[in-house]
Amino acid sequence: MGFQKLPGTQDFLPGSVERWQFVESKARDICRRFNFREIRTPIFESTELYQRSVGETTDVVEKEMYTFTDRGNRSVTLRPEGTAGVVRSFVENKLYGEPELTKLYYIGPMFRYERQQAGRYRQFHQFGVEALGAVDPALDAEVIALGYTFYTEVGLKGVSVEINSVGTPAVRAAFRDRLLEFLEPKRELLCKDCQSRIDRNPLRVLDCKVDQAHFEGAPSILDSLDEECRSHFKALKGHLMDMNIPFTINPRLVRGLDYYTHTAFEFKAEGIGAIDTIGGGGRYNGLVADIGGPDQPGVGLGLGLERTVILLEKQGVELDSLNGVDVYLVALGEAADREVTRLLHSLRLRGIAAERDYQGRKMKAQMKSADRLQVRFTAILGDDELQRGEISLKQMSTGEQRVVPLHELADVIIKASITNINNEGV
RNA sequence: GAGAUCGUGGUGAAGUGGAUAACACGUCAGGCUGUGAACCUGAUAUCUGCUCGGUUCGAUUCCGGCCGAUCUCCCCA
Repeated sequence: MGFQKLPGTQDFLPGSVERWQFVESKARDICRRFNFREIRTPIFESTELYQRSVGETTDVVEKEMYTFTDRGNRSVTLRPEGTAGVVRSFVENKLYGEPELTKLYYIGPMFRYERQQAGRYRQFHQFGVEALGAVDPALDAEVIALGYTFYTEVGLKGVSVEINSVGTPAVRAAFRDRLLEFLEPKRELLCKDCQSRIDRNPLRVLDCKVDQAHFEGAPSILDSLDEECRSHFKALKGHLMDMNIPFTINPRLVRGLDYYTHTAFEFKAEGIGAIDTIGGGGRYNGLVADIGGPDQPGVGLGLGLERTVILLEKQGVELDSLNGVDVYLVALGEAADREVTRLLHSLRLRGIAAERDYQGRKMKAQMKSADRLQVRFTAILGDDELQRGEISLKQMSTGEQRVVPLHELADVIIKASITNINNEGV
């Protein structure tokens, strides 16, 4: 029977991994242009870090973390999200002391123990950015713009941006009271989930999909904002409009992590079963201080790469053709075989992708392999060519064949590739 | 944590309470003794998720359990 991968994990095999490489390289390129620099933090951190930052009572911490005790008797947790580790590193390495704003990005696996569903895995991957050290709403807007640009340039259609302000902790507490006043009398009328949500997370009740009718006239957090929150949110909207980033305001938008203040946003798209959120983020002005750093503000986002890739495939977004193998070397006979070993390596050193047969197969089988690999050229070396110091070079697309001196093989192939590229460009 | 559906070869899959488990693709070999994509011929399953239990003379096929997949609720990426 052998072994099988654990539930919620995936193998990314050649043939589909190229899509991931494309998405990741796009992410890196966009970060370069937005001047975010990569940070790589550990896959696991102390359990307490996540409890403190994500929030003790969040679902993530309460029931989704991969937590275990290591041999040194420490409680460690596989990271369920990226912000906590980055902020920890920001504090530990005193990056706040640097002259410039800290703008970081990461790409990597995250872990959450949940039942599998369309677009949800236990090991999943996120691309995220964190901008630390400024409260300017222009920075919130930049982070949203970065995410939107990522989806656009990767080729995704139908991505919408929803924004909200969740205020400061004080604003939120006051709103929570107002909301409870509104909800309590209706408690019995609400669906089962909402009845339990009233106690766990009342802000979430308004997001109920079962019956929205009860919520008419419900207080909006946007009406509860204080002056500072209000002007921050207003400025954010202005900056987004200045950049032509389309967005809608969703006053019921609530994120699942406790650390957000002011700005909260989500990227949504249809097509992954019941799930529509493909990325999200927000501002977290108290988080750095909460985990023992200076009182530095921050804003960031996390985008789900599985969900991005699934949608790209669903939408039939084509990948640029990959450059595979340039030339396949066919050897006939023992002497030729040794020469092919030498040739193969010299071609590779010259930057040419080259392959050969390793199973002593006949010429016909070798040609089939070459065809399968979709090589541009096949170079055939037999005893007679070898004696003359030449090799037969066949262009697979046309079937044309010519004889070239062994020592010129690399140059001929390189030259052909260049003219080929030029021709395609026309 | 709760629920629904499903589980046959490298892949897509058909089918039956019992005799060689269809078909297609793929792969390999040959037709073409030094030349690929077409065509023809042939070959190609530790036997149907489980060193699980039950019904049966007999189970891949029926029932239960376990495991896994897909999907839904909750929550999220």
